Amino acid sequence: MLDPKLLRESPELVRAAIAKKHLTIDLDAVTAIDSSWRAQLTEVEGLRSKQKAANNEMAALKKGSPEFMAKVQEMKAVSAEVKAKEEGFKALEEQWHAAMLSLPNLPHASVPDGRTPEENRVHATHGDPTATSTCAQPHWEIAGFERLVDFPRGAKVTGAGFPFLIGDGAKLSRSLLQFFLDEDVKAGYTEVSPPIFVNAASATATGQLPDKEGQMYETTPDRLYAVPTAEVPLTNFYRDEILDEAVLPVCRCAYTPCFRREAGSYGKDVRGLNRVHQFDKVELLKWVHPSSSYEELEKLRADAERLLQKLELPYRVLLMCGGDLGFAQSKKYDLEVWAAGQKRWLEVSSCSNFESFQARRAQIRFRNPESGKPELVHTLNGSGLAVPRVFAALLENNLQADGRVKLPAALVPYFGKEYLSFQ
RNA sequence: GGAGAGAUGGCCGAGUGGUCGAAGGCACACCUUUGCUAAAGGUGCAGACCCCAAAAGGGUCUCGAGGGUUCGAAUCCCUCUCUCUCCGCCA
Repeated sequence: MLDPKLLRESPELVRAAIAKKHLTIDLDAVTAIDSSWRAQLTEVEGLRSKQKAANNEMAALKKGSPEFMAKVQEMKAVSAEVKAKEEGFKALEEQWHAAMLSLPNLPHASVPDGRTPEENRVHATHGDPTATSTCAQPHWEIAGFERLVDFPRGAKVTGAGFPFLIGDGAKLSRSLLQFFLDEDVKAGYTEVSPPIFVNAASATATGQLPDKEGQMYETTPDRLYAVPTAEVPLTNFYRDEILDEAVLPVCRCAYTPCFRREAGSYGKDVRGLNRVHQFDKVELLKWVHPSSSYEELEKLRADAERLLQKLELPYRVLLMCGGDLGFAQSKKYDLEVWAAGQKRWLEVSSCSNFESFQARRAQIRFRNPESGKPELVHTLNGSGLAVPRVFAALLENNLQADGRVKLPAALVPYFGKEYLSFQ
């Protein structure tokens, strides 16, 4: 959510943001709702003020006296008027709120123009995609793959996109998680194990509700949502709280399984492990002072990149253009790992600065020691990292002629052996 | 799952229909005074929103959440959420 004052004082900034993100929003309509909301608010508050003044007078009068009874009669009319006005005002206020939520966050000046994913800027490329294994093939075609990752039985037991991981498959997944968490903790993040179901208030604060309701699994009868990412419970940890300035930045990491319905996905995107309904991910999250959020974004990105470097996987860093940035983000980098078998890049992390956009919605603030006033923190997050696509890239890039997969040295202590076998 | 008790400001806690955004205490900040590592006194100290060009100032809302009764609700009624105690069940 944007600061409503920004809309009033600098509507041209909001207009420019909408244009840069290539969204279609009737800003004039939003402005109109805002002014009538304010006009009605003033009116309703005036009436209430009248009521209050009368109350104080009546408190001094003798109960049941003629003056008192006259006042009661007089105020009955005012009371009815307030009730009538408030009804309309409440409806308008809901509209106002919805209109405010429809405005996107402002993109940072460094965000390149562009409409489509093709116009994202390649910020950096690490490693040589062409140097990877000559016998690379898409992971789902590797002989014996189904012995490690069983889709058909997952479909029988749960549904499409809920594979079983077995043997070395399960172990590789677990090794990656352990490796990620250890590295993240070394980088200064405090590990958290959060609830993996959240209530509607939390899902609303981080923006999954109301727009992306169809992307989450919802439980009956308690109306809890399976988390689509640890970002949701992690960010909501401090919802409605005022932090000490001295504790900033707060850096945390968390492993959770992530659940996504992925309604509307199709084709090559969903082959094998590229897109599944349940996957494991370690998320990095920071609550920072507004003055340092872009510095912190670079650090966050470097922290996520280091994981890929230690795994010796070729990857590239994309700086997302305005049109592909996302509604709530001010600036976003995607990390994409090279999958030699599919000969394509797979997104394994998305590192974003939300500035105060999420914090306003979630009311996460810190107290400015100079003014004594609460101010909104900036929030950032990024994956560090998502397991299945890293899993896929390791299989595809490191497949040997003998049909085994050689694991990177950094992972060997976690996996316990140098080679993964499909037997 | 059953029975009962409760939810008030950073914390503790008073307040059962009116002048209560809320006594008192603690904590915190500043000031004064006295002075052997502290005491006493004073002042301030919740958040959000609106009006105002801004400052000053003014107004409204918030006593777990939502709704209701009433001229008027922290206080009465209803629903929900959470916490605690006891019983039951169970990793």
